[in-house]
Amino acid sequence: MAKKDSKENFFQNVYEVVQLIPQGRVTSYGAIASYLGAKGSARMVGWALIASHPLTKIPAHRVVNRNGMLTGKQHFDEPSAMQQRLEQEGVQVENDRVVDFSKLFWDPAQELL
DNA sequence: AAAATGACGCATA
DNA sequence: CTATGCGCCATTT
Repeated sequence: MAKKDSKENFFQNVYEVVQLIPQGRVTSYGAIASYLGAKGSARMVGWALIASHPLTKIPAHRVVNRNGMLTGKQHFDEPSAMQQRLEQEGVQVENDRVVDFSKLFWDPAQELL
């Protein structure tokens, strides 16, 4: 897998931010990437979550794409777990998409500032 | 080394 | 708002 340890820092950073996401809130990969300075590398954020999925306990279900779509639900133990978790926290999900995503959106650079 | 893949983002239709 | 195309960047083959 990861042979270089230089990016481990980036991964660790992603985990930290994701764990800071309050319940009933969601964020996007691009927002996290931008906050970490890796703007444009939103894909790498998703990669970090995959690598961290079975290892660390990260509320990855609170992390969706810019459109509010639960694109990563397939990577969970159970695809429905992501939507179920979000609804359980008060986030309404319709057709794999977060309802009022703009209102539930949680930006680290904005809230943590 | 080059091409293909992917939990994305933005522009355009 | 939804659908399609192109671009970004790191990892894998």
